[in-house]
Amino acid sequence: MSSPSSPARGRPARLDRARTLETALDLLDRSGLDALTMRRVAQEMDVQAGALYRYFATKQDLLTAMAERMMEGVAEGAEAPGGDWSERLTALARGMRTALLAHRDGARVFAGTHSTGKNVLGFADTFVGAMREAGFPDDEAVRALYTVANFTVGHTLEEQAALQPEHGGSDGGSADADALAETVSNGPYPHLKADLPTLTSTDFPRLFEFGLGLLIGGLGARR
Amino acid sequence: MSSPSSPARGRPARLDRARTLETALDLLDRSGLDALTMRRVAQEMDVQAGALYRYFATKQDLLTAMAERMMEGVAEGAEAPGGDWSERLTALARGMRTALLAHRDGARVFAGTHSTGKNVLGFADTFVGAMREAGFPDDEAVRALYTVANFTVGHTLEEQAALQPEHGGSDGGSADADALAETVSNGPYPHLKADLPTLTSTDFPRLFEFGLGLLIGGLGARR
DNA sequence: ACCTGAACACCGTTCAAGT
DNA sequence: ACCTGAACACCGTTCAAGT
Repeated sequence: MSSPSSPARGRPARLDRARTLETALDLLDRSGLDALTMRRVAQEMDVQAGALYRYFATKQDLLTAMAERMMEGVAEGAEAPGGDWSERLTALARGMRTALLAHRDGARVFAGTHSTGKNVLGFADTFVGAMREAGFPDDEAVRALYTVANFTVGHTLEEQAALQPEHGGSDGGSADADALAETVSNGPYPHLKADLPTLTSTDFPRLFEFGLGLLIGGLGARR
Repeated sequence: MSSPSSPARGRPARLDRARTLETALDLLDRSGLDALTMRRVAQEMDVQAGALYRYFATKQDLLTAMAERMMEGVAEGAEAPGGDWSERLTALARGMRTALLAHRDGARVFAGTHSTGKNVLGFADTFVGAMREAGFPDDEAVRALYTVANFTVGHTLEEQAALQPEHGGSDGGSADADALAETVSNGPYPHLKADLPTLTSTDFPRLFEFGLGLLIGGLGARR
């Protein structure tokens, strides 16, 4: 078998999976997901767009590899040797959020893919393992994994959407937040009106910790 | 002011916001978000694509209007006159999931937009109001709203991704689930391996109830 | 006022042909 | 074996011009 991954005998290949992945992640950070096209990735490497298809069958495959790459080290980084189950789960969830935040539109990339690579599955196995060792039933451990992961993706999606450059707009704040504040102020929303500061707050770490605390607290109550 | 919303004096308009919205949601259900293009929406109404821009400034605006429309009646439908706060929040979250599930790729559409329309803000106000009336602090009420909404979006995103047609593939099951089962079976994932049935389960109602239960449980403990 | 026609500047993907 | 060149079948958006 002489696949694209074997050492080149003839010309040295200008392309390979690893370099393409690196280039794509770099372009993502500089330009965002909407500007991440196969043509632009190829251009960064001085090849034609079609050449990429020797290493990734589709753009979706490239995005999946990017998501997998983002999760590198998250499972390992959350190894708290002396921690109890709640500390381990908290560390894993925080590590996931941090990993997604580390790349522009990281949550959007992750949400749009389903990697079965070692980083994502290693994360899942570590999470489920921590719960099983703490005595949780098997099916609860898996459901808790999905719940925490879905919450973390949902939260980080919002967080990165709120922190976006805004392209147009006058100054500092998010255009979405401004529109929200205006509409709430002029509309029949008594409760939201009373809580506008929290509603338009950009303290996402606190919001994440609040939600994660509810989940871990709910798990503790079940035990 | 004679905007596109005023009654036409000359030719009767073949287009308007409401009809375009209806057509777009119908096309979404039949073809999915990836096939929802301005050109195809226009084609369904026998106009040129450019004509749509008299009613929606961008495709993003159309998507936002679609998301807002999907949430119609959710706040009202969750009015449990005799219910306590936990029942009211549960009904709201279930209503949101149901509303997103009611349209193909509904969660993806919702996740990609930030409506400040009456359905979305009414939902938010009702949620926060239920918590304030139960005696929760204001900032906790808003954080709980975001947490439940983010979890619900994250969950439903996964649910709709798993239930997709799969385009190719041999029979019944999801291709993602099959790939997951194979990789886990052949890899170093002892905990996931022990829980493969739950890991590849398609019992999403149960998974949603589990996560929602954790959140409500966590809120109850805080009170 | 409302829509057409046509353009502009792009996309993902395929594949014969070159080296 | 690896990449080019060129094509295919599309996109979102704009805007002068028609009716």
